[in-house]
Amino acid sequence: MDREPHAAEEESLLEAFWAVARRLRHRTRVALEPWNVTPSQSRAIGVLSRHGEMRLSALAEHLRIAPRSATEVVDDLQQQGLALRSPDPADRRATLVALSEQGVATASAIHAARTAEGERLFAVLEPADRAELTRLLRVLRD
Amino acid sequence: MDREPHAAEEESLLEAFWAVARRLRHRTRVALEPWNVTPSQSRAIGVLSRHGEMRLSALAEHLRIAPRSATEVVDDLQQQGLALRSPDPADRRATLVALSEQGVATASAIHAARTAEGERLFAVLEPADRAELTRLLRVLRD
DNA sequence: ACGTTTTACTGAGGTTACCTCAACATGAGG
DNA sequence: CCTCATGTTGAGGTAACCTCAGTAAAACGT
Repeated sequence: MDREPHAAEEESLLEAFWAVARRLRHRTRVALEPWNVTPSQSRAIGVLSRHGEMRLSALAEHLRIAPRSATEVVDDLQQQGLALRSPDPADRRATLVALSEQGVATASAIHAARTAEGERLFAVLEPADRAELTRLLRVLRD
Repeated sequence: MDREPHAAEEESLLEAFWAVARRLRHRTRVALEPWNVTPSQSRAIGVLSRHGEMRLSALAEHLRIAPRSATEVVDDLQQQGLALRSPDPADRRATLVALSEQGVATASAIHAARTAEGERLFAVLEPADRAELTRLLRVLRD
């Protein structure tokens, strides 16, 4: 027997991982409520904040959604005054999307809230444990 | 300065954590494609598999969805032959839901696939590192 | 024992965030 | 310049949720 020696351990590792993910996701969602942006809007704001003005189709690629769906997300952001469309001077078929001033403010507020939630969750670990966790996760990520 | 000494570290911890979560979610989704059950069906199958036959309303609670939505999920599972409805002998208003034989088989196949994906991902770590990661995650979960 | 209230499920219809497909304008290559 | 490719959007569809109202059955109060 014991051909699969780590099964039980792996299962609880997996379980523990998802439990932490759920917890973090839940807290972050709650923390973001005051800005009432939907998750998909928040993702778009994040991309625009990190990469700056870009074509609608580029935004779609970053978000891994169809261009048509990016149109919708941008419609919503624009209606809420968080993003602006402008014609691409280099290609009159294309539309550039950028965060408005308010959009930039919202982006950093969201980013701060998200970071603070991470901070709060990970604060229960000693600094050395946090460093160790970071190391392990980076190995898994790459 | 340095009133917020861990900001950069925390951010990359958070980043690394979500990067790993994305990776795991993606792999799991791919691994589950052969069974073509949707994520919401798979969640329901998981609950029914772990807890056995239960009322529709109990299933809804476990899934944290409205009872009406559980009706739909069960409709789909039933149509695919994975679940069965039966009247609750103890209360003729209620309906009991249970996995069919095929549902049980699917449940364990899904569980195995999910576990195998975790296994594959976490296999890059030494046993000692896996144990350490488990410990850290359990602290964060509780 | 019986009317009232509560509970369990489901039909009808709405919302959100995606999708595909076709139209339209513009750009690029032979 | 004529054809083909590209960027966005209108029209319309789907999955997974929702609320609200209806029906049947149970539980309660007197």
